Amino acid sequence: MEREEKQIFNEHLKRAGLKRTTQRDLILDVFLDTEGHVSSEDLYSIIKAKDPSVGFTTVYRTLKLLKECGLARELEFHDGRTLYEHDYKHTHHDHLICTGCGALIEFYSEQIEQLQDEIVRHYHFKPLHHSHRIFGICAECQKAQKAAAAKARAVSK
Amino acid sequence: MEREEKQIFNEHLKRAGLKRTTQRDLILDVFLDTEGHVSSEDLYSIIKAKDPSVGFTTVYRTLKLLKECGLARELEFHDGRTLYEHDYKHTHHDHLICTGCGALIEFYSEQIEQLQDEIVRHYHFKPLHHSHRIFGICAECQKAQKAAAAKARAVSK
DNA sequence: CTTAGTGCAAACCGTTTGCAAATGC
DNA sequence: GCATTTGCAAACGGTTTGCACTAAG
Repeated sequence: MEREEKQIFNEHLKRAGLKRTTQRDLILDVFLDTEGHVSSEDLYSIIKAKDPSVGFTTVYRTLKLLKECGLARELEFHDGRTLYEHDYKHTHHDHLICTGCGALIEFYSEQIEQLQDEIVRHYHFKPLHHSHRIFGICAECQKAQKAAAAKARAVSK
Repeated sequence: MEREEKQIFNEHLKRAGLKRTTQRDLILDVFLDTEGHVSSEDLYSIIKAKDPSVGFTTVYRTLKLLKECGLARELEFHDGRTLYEHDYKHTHHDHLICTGCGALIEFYSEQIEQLQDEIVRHYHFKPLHHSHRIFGICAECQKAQKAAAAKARAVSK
């Protein structure tokens, strides 16, 4: 039983007059096996382990195809990182990003989505996608910071 | 009568044990004269015209200082562009970004801000800043697209 | 057999860094 | 004088491109 995503990908290739190749199949398989957020390097190193002959270039080119057909979503960060996550049949969400440890917390607010709709309507703007990121310090890192501060005070006494 | 921003900048320098230089003064002046959104290249070329001896490096380094002391805000885009806008006494806002012409439309929603506050509270997340961008096609570009489509139909007849 | 895809190396682009000379304090 | 800043050139890092070769349809 084939995964639906593979059909979507193959149809996308056919529609665009592109060819199905072993590399593309492999890259899709590896991407489908991932969970959460992966970088192009992450993907590349998994792929490299399975078939060392595949080049970084092909990974990039295939990720572009995965984005085009709605299987992958690209997330960009202020520090230059780019991560990919599954987009097919995954409900839309946005992210809290910890500037301490890089943790990503997904959030979703129906109310915010509705307010966005009102805003774009007001400006006669046709939305294609959005990126809503809140940067800050996660609960874990706040604890760590407090512990470190307490230690520093103890030492200075 | 000095602009308040200059005092803020000079105090920031003093506090950090940094020096006031002719380059930094010039770069701040040029930035204060801008409106809306400028890129580092934009700034550099204006500065270059006033004093060709200033290097790009110094512009970058000074922009970093302007961010630190809350005079400038940095905006990043999916296409690699980075723009700067005034941050001091400018009410917070987010952006609609036209993928057609690159136009930026500022928006602000008190309700969205409040919902964000609720979300971060729920995750015990300490927010530092956020970036909320809606990408799409602005009203102008939609008109242009429709006109182009109509023309294409007329030709094909 | 024709067209698209591949891997490699080189190019790219905006940004950052190492350094010796210059400048502010 | 001492530390910081400067401009330059070189490095950087992630991504893209040109090209000769390979493989899919």
